[in-house]
Amino acid sequence: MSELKLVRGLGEQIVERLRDDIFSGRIREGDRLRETELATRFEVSRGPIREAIQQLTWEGIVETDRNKGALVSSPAPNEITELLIPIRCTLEIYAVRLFFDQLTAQNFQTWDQILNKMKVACDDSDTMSTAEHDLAFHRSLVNLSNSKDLIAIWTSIVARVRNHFRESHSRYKDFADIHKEHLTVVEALRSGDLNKALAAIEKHIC
Amino acid sequence: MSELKLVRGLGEQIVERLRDDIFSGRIREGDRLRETELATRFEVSRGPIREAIQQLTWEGIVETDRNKGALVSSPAPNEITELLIPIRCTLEIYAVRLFFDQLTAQNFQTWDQILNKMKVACDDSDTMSTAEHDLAFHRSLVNLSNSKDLIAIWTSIVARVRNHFRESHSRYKDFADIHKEHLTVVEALRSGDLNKALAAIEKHIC
DNA sequence: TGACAATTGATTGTTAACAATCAACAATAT
DNA sequence: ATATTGTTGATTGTTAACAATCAATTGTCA
Repeated sequence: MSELKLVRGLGEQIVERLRDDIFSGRIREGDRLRETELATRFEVSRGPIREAIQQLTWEGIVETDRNKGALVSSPAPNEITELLIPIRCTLEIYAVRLFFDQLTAQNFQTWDQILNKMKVACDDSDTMSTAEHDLAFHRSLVNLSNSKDLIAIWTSIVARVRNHFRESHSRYKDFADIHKEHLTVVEALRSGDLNKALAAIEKHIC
Repeated sequence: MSELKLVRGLGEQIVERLRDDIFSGRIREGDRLRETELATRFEVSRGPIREAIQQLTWEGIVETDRNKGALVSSPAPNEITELLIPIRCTLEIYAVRLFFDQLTAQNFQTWDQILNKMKVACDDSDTMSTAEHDLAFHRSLVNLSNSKDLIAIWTSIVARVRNHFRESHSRYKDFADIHKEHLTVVEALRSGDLNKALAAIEKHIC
């Protein structure tokens, strides 16, 4: 999608793998992250592991107590979630405005791929996988803005409202509707109707 | 004021010192941060230095290119600043609401201290010092919320709109007005009038 | 038995050495 | 002269060993 960095540091790679594990639920809330354990699992030294844990801590996914290690944090309390959801919405809409008139066929292809995978997940009622692709879609929106500032702030917010993803999913009586709603957004973008797309996103998030 | 952690990691201490250096202007935009150089300056190994640089990078104060090192980043472009300022305002107001009915005399004492130092800085037309105390005041507001989520997000936003501090300062024809405006906020808090305080903050930030 | 102190094992914090990468400069060929 | 290719020095990336800290368990004494 965005920039394809040819070589990425070990730390970054580990961040992504751990983040996916946590968001999807493979690593659960309250699970401990032991440096040596992860080091052997990823076959690196503890250096990059510490790097990854620090980043995840900052993002709000992980909580770290000095000399006691890290564990997967519970998402922010509901009051704060209610504060953050509209902000997340504002950021995504801002991102879409930024890239809207520079869309390429490549972008739509990527979205189609994500939505296809999401459809499979919805049909299987696979909550973990659905959440993963839902997140991937929205992340791709923000990434396209190419604004590192926007991306950083969005990332730290989304990590803290991640339960809102699952809760909002569970509100659908038909899982397929999740896929449909995202499809609406993409179709609006494809049609070139910015306002329609923004409205769809806003309705979808808030 | 906030929590007094008895022992703090080397990395954290270095973060604070570097952050102050950057916000106040002692280390300037574009200046490079070399690991070995900082390691000798702070008399620690490169480990904690890397830790600090990573944190500052995430906060948006510093930019890091892989294999090329870190330099003090220019603040976010104005468009994004305009997006972030209202969000910052929302967060601070939310923070004040959280702690408003648990205020102690100790809190007011701390604020008085900050404002006194700010007054001196204003009288001296010391932009660096004024910005430092301005920031310290607002950080203390957010810290009092005791919400690590709120604090983290606020921190990453403020770092990116830090030029807005100085620009807004330069808008005052009389430097003393900066101090007065903060005084208004504190007096409103002291009087127990929440809405008056919130209004003062909103006017002050936006 | 119950409270308290010492010990031990596990885990994180820190350091220093080694490897990989990059940027600037020099050497060479066209 | 210019472009290209080595070469070198500086800087970051990674690793493994060592130090400090914490938690749980064991042992001791009242």
